Amino acid sequence: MTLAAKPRERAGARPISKQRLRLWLRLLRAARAIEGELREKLRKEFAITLPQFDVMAALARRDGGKETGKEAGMNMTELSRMLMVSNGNVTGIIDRLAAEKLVQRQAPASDRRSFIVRLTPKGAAQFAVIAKAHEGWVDDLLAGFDAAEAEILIEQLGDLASSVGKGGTHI
Amino acid sequence: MTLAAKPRERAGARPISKQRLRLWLRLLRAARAIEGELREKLRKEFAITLPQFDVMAALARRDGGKETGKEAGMNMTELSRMLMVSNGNVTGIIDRLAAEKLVQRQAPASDRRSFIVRLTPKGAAQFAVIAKAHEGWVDDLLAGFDAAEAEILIEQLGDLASSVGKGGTHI
DNA sequence: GGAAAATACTTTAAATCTAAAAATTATATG
DNA sequence: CATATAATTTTTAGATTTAAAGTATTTTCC
Repeated sequence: MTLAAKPRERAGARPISKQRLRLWLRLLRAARAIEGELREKLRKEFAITLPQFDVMAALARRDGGKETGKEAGMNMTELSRMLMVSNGNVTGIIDRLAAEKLVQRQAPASDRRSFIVRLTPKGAAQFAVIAKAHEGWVDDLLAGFDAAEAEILIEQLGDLASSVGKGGTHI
Repeated sequence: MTLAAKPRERAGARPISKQRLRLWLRLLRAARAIEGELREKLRKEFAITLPQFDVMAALARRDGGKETGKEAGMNMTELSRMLMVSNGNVTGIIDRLAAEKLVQRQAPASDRRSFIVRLTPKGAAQFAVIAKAHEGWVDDLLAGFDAAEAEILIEQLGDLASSVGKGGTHI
C-alpha cells in the first residue's frame, strides 16, 4: 500500500506522529490564546475588530514599506492571500472599514475587474496609534521568548505556511 | 510610568519587540495554513466541519482517557474552555452534532442547570476513523519537525496558552 | 476577430464566532 | 424563608468565515 515505508518506531516508543499531533494542538491553543487576548484589547481600547486591524496592518505594511517595488495599496485577492482568509470574506471587512472612512477603494485604469484598497490618511493615522499598542501587547505575550529563541522559531515556522497546500510529502 | 524599566536595545539593533511581532505573525500564519488544510480535508473526505471535529476530539479524549479521575463527557463550559471558544458558540455546534446523532446530551441529577455531552456509539466509531486520518495529515504537515524539535517547541509553547490572560508582565 | 479559459470581485447560504443580555438553577447570607 | 450572588446555558445581534455560485472583465489560443 505505502510506496515508501515509513521508518517504524520501536514498540513502546512514542510514535513521532503522536508527537506532531501534540505539537499541532499546542500551536493551535497558543495561537487562539494570543488571538483572543489581542481581540479583546483591540475591542476595549480602540473599538476595532481583530480582522479589521489585520486588514489595516496588511495595507500599512504595503504602504509604509518604502521602495518595495510594489505599488501602494492592494487588491482584494492579494489581501485575502496575505491574510489567509477566503476571498469573499474580505469584501465585508473592507465594506465596514470603508464605511468608517478608514480605507478607500480606487479603480485602476488598467483592469476594471479589480480595484486598489488603500488606507485613508485618517486610517493611516489611526493605525499608527493602534499598531504601537499592539506591538507592546505582543511583546508582553511573547515575553517568554528571547531574541535567539524567537529567531529559531521564526525560521522553523517560516516555510510551513508556504509549503502547506502545495502537496505534502506523500502523493 | 513603568514600574520596572525594560532593558533598552542599542540604537540600530533590531528591537526584540519587532522580533516577537514577527514571531507572532509567523505563528498565526502557520496555524491558519494548517487549519485551512485540515478543514478542507475533513470536509472533502468526511463531510464534517473542523469545529465539529474539534468538539468530537475533545469529547473522545475525555472518554478515552482511562482512569483520568474525571467522568466521561463534558459540560458546555468545560468544552468552551478546552477549545478556547466562546461560550455561546458551543451551543450551535453541539446542536448540529446532536442532530446527526453523533453526540447526546445527558441531564445529571445533581445540577439541573447543566448537562453532560457525550459521544454516541455512532459518534465514537466515526471519530475513530476520522482521527486516524487526521493524525496522518498532521504528521505530513509537520514533517519538517523531528522528535527533538517537536519536543522543544511543545515545551516552549506549553505555558503560553495558560499564562495568557492571567495578567502579563506589566500591570 | 472570437470562443474558451482564467481572473477579480460580489453575493448567497450555512456555519462559526464573539459579546452581551436573558433565563434558569444553585448557593450563600441574613 | 427571602434576597442576593454566582454558575450554567441559551438567546440575540452583529461580524466573520467558508464554499459555491454568479457577474464582469481580461487573457489565451485558435
